[in-house]
Amino acid sequence: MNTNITLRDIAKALNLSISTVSRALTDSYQIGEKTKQEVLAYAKEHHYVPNRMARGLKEGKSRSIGVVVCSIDNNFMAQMLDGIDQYCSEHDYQLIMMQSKELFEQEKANVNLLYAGGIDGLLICPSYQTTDFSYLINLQESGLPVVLFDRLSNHIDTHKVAVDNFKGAYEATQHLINNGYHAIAHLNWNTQLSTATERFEGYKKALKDAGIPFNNDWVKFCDTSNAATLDEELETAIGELMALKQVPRAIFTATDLLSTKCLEILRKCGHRIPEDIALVGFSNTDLAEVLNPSLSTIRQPSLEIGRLAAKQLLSLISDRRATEHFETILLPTELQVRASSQKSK
Amino acid sequence: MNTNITLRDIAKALNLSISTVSRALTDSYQIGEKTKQEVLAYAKEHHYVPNRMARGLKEGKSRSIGVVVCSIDNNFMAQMLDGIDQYCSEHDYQLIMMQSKELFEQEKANVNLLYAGGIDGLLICPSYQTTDFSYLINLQESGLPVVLFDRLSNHIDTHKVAVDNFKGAYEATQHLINNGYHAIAHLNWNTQLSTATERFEGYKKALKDAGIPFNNDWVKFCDTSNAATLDEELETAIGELMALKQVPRAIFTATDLLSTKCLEILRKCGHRIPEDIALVGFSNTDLAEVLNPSLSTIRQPSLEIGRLAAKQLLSLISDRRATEHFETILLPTELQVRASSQKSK
DNA sequence: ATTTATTACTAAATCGTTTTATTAAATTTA
DNA sequence: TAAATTTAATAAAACGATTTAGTAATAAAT
Repeated sequence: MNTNITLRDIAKALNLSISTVSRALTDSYQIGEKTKQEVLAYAKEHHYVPNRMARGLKEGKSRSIGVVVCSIDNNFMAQMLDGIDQYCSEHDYQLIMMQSKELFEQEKANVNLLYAGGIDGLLICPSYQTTDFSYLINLQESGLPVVLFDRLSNHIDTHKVAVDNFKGAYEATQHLINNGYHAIAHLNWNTQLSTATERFEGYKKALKDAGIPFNNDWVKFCDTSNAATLDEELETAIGELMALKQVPRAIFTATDLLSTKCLEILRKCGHRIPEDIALVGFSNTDLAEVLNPSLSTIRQPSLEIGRLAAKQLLSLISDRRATEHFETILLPTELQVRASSQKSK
Repeated sequence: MNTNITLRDIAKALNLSISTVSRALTDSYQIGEKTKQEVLAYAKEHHYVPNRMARGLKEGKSRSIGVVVCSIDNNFMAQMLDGIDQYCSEHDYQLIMMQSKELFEQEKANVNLLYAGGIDGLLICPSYQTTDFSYLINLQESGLPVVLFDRLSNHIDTHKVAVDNFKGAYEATQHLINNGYHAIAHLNWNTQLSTATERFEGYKKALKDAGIPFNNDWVKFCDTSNAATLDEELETAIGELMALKQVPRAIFTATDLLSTKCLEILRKCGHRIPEDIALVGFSNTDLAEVLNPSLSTIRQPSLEIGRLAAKQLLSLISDRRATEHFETILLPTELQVRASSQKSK
């Protein structure tokens, strides 16, 4: 029911052919100055806007990009989306958003729908289930530019943008060690994605460098993708940790959700933070300062991740030859020390 | 560069005509069972997906809807978007998202871009600046279905979905009164949108019904759209409130941001909550429980708002005659009592 | 045996662009 | 003046789907 006028309408009104009008509007050298002015004037007066679908069909381009995120209902993800949207708006690209809800099948379905819909490129933050990237590689080989952000994988070769998870985790752990905590537990999620594995590695390296032996009992992997069971799972994990003969005195949590949930559960179970147990975690919540106790966090430059990911994608789209050397950009994190990790007096 | 197979490819492979293939795929009665099975099998095997642009061009529909939000980087908005996305995914509509960043001009530009892009309908949560809806009314008259969500206005006649702000505010205020607070201040934002005005009215009505005289000194309106100046503005407002000869003993905050910011600032200024001053506010943060102190909130069914708004829009799209009587749906809010509003012992 | 219905399929138009190939007229060159 | 070039336009094909209007071939009805 789009009542916009078409090239045909302009052509008829000015007694020209459709192709002349089309060319006049794109300022082609094949059209005389006088005709151009006439067409332009008429088009402006009648608010001519090219039909995106017709143009897209003809050119095989849509000037829109697909974004698949695990879940938009997540502070950190929303911040990255904000960055993506900023960059795309500035460059006149439209954003089509879909959620995988951490389900691999859903993610695949979304990507296929987007591809069929004619997106010019894809930004994706893979679901925690995703280990098989062959479906993405196929599309990539069919010519679809793909950029991974936040959660990376070695199974696909393309531009990637995230933070330096290893270093962030290293610094978080080191911060605890420097504050006198040596018995440091680690809560992570059970996925193969870089986000998780590298944070685990950073934790281990920091312990090693400080001469603290690694204790596997102190590490728990949870399924953060299922909100319904997470509370229970986390409660069990924390219960087990606190029941160990060698009870940990600090926890480093590897994700946003784990960090705040952990705080909640520790409090609910009557553990005092940081007196009984200290806490530092990856989190981008704006409320870290006003939590009880205020939460020490590793903060990620979320907006910048989004902007950069979008930038990398648009550069891939406009210059196909750029696919010769892909780069992985890792932005630095920032340790924000608050009450939850201060050495108890 | 979309290398998907087309109807033509299937037709050629099976020695059929394009129209037969098209009809077979839509399960038309005009096609024999055997042929249908063949086509279906081939299509599935070769991952046929209809070209969205071609279909859109033919049907004059894009099966995509535009969503303009003030800012995606906002818990409550992200939750509503989640609901919108859910419903649209279920009904095979794509979501094109844009942010107004609370700027009227940006909002107008976004809407025009979306319209030109061929969306089938528009979901919009107007910027706080928006008082002039004539540009939307124009598009509506050109045939674009429009649904307002969260922030409503009487200046445009269409489907609208939000919560019962009046009632929510009434209950929040009443809750404070029932808990023994009579000197209740009110923090709101300076906009003409229903969200703000109705919450103000609900606050006033609750006071009136309890026989408490309305005191204009206790009401402050802030510009929440500018994150840079908000902290300072809020600090000034709270400072003024606490310096009154008749100092309020409770505050009812009207928005998510005001609620958490207010908590932050009250704590920073050394006011004990709820001993010195109680607090209850509209907020949908998942962290209300774990704030210091835990925050009493009026919670909105954000997901449901999104789902319903999307549903109303799709019904408008599929049934144009439905534009004869528009409805406004107001969902109930839920008061969640936590520590910040408990009567001090 | 002829007409009528039904079944299973196809050709071609259409949506609104872009673009290749063509053409007619005007201008320049030889 | 005839040939070659430039200029300014146009016709028509293409993109990939849906759909209208048919067409054969078979089955049913008269």
